[in-house]
Amino acid sequence: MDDEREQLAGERRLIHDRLAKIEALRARGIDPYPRSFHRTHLAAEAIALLEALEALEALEAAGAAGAADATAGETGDHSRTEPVTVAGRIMARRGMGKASFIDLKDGSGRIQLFARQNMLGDDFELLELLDLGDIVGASGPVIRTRKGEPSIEVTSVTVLTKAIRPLPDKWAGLQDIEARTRQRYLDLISNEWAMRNARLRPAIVASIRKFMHARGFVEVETPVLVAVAAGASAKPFRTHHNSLNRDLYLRIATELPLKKLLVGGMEKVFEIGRLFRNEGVDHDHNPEFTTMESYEAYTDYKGVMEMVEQLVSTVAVDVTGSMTLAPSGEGGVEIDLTPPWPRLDLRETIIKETGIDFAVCNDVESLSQAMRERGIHVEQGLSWGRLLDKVISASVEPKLIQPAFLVDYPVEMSPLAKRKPGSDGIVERFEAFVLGSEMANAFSELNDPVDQRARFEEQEKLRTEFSDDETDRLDEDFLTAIEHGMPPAGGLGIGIDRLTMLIAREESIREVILFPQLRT
RNA sequence: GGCGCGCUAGCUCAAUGGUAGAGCAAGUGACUCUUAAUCACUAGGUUCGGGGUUCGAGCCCCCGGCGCGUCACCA
Repeated sequence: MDDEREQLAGERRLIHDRLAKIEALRARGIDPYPRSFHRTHLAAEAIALLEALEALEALEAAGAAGAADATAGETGDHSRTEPVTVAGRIMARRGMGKASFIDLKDGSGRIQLFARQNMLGDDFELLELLDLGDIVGASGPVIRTRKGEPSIEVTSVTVLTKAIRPLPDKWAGLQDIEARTRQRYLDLISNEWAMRNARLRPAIVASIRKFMHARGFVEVETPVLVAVAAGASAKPFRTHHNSLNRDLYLRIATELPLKKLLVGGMEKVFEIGRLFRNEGVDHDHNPEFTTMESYEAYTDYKGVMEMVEQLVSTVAVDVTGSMTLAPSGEGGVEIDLTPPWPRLDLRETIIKETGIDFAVCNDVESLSQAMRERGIHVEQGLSWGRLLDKVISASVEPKLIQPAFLVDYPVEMSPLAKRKPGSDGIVERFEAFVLGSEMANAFSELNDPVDQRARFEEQEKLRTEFSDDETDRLDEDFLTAIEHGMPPAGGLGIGIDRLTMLIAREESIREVILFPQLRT
């Protein structure tokens, strides 16, 4: 085209060519970035319009022809809807000289544009200035081509946005995992499953809200910036407030403020929100992740257990239409979410899987010894509770493929849970597992302020003793609150990212978070 | 953070230590029912960056960058 172009190579030439087309459009008095556009139909609606017309005409033809030999397949070929206007991105183009086929993609799907010179007139030349990736509008009746493809017989084309960079490979899509996350928009454009996951997640969240609202829960919002990162054991992110001149933390749980609302008389509350934990990044963990926590007065962990199995199975039916999740990949298993899920006593299950009885190995010494004997890596300086946690995650959790509840945890691992009557050292707590992954954590909430203070102080002691900066921190405001009386209640935390992974049958959290943290 | 693997054209991928290739996308031309359209031709590369070994490095070695897997920690 010109000398300047000859000097350019690769991507820069591709961009140069498209910029030149923008100039050519402007020279014709066409704005390549117009303000707005009125579309009458989505791609899927345009196709549905044609199908409805075909069905109607087939009926009429059958009625009119009576006993005449109805060439049913042929009647549809002549159906032609009223003119429609669609808009979307050009995904593919097949030029045929004085005719051209363009695949247009919008939020509802794809539709083919059938452009012919005799229908488009002078506008046909405009097609020369269009590229894959451009966003255009097109008008015309919906017809079916000879090969049976629903298509818009284009009578006018409008440039809506000219793209100056090319799309990823139209067939292979975008494969590079780094590019797929850094440039998620390209992933969404070119990989269908990426868009499927991107839509699945909000559908799940909406379904959870519907479920909770139907049960009378009120959705609330509590602070992300907190003075004390309490309510769970995890390392927090620290930040600083300038004019207050003090350090603040990003919350690691929503538990304590929600329970303050319980004290205040909000008897059924939940929050769907982002939590932040300053820990590793892998296929299962993102430093910011989303949970739904709920608190319901006058129930206990058994009530919560029933709610969890109802919630998860209801959401699955809501968004997939089925209570069973088909196997993912080869050798995968089908997951059946149908309630009720088995309740497995934690102590018995650990004994069954490892032979370790935590009621016997009830100090750091004997538990470490038992772990070493069974080849479980023992890290020095861990508290008894954290050691047992390692036993569970190493030997028990991987076995829990189909949904199951592990029930009744040692008090040492659960500073916010209420003691189980008649069982020394055991609290009313459960965790839900599917595919070896923790989905939910719940308990009968501890509302004895004296016991709660003692538990916190025990945690603080552990923290000093084991210099464990992950154990729970004492939140004096929270203690004051429950000293005013918190009703008996069942509380729940459920991981939205994990739940989405489960329902999407994805093995990486990256696939269900639009912009995940990449590993440094 | 440790260990392992990867990074080649806009995208997807090739290339015994011996002239860096293909398909798609792009450009030119042909084509009025194609759909991974087809056909002909053309152009497109600091092989992630830096250093080293070698007559010769995309490939071997060292340092760095960015990812992924795995272990540890966690949900």
